[in-house]
Amino acid sequence: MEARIDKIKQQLQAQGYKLTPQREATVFVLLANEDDHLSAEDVFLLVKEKAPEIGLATVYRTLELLHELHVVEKLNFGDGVARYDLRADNSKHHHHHLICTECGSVDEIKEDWLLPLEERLEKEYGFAVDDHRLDFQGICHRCKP
Amino acid sequence: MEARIDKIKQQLQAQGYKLTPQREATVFVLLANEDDHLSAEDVFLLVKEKAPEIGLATVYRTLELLHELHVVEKLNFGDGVARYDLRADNSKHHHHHLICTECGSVDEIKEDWLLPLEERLEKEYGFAVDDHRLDFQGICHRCKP
DNA sequence: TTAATTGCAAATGATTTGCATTTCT
DNA sequence: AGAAATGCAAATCATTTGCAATTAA
Repeated sequence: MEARIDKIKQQLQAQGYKLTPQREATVFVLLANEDDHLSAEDVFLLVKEKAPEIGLATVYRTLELLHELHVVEKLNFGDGVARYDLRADNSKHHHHHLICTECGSVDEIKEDWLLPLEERLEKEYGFAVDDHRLDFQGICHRCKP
Repeated sequence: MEARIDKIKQQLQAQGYKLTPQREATVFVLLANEDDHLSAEDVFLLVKEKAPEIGLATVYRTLELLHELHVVEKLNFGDGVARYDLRADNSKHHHHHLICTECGSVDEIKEDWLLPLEERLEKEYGFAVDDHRLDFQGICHRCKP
């Protein structure tokens, strides 16, 4: 965990960005809630607990910055807010998501199931894939009868 | 084309919704631009050409209604506006999208490549899939060197 | 020192809603 | 007739931006 934080800090500094307490607190919150898909507002409230003086605009700016640095994914599940998800350390691709229409939970599949499809895409459509997004809607194992 | 319109009309009426000229014009525009991914504003402007008295709120309400009836997909490509895409006649699933990061084009793959994955999901994760969404980002054949 | 960053408040832009009026069925 | 649908304007809500004050490097 320390290592992850340090790495992200380094990425910020390597690009010439300052490491402010607000940014540090935001990264910390993201790391501590890695399995959730927090909205900017969610992050704001969590950061506020430790650093009450932070402003919502700063959170938006920080999340946008981390998104540009490819540290977080920015996702939209259609509920009107953007959600932010820490990118896995190793993989360059998005997670796949299992969205339960019963309880609203969002689980993740960390494996990459799409490599064969991407090769086919390249051959049949001449499309060079950089990234992808795969979400499933349905009923999760917890809600099933 | 006539058949598609009639079918959609029937779906509306079957659920007890009225078939107003505004709804008809909106469906017509969607059908005539099936390969695009129009925003509500786009649809509004196109409908306005034939039916100038229509209001933007009505377009939003109609698109929402068609979405509930599963006649159109509502998509969000992360540019801040919802986009609407007529659902294929036969398939119950979303199209797959090829989003070019160079020219911004959005192409569609009409085949469903995910059935094998969905079976695996059911077995390994206990997740019962109703629908899915698969988008690829990359460079399209037109922009490739 | 000094360019980057922050917090706040105001601005923006997409979408939604209240309501009086009109229109399908 | 009567419920459903419309157009307009006002309201809402997420996100962005201008700016003067602060702060990390």
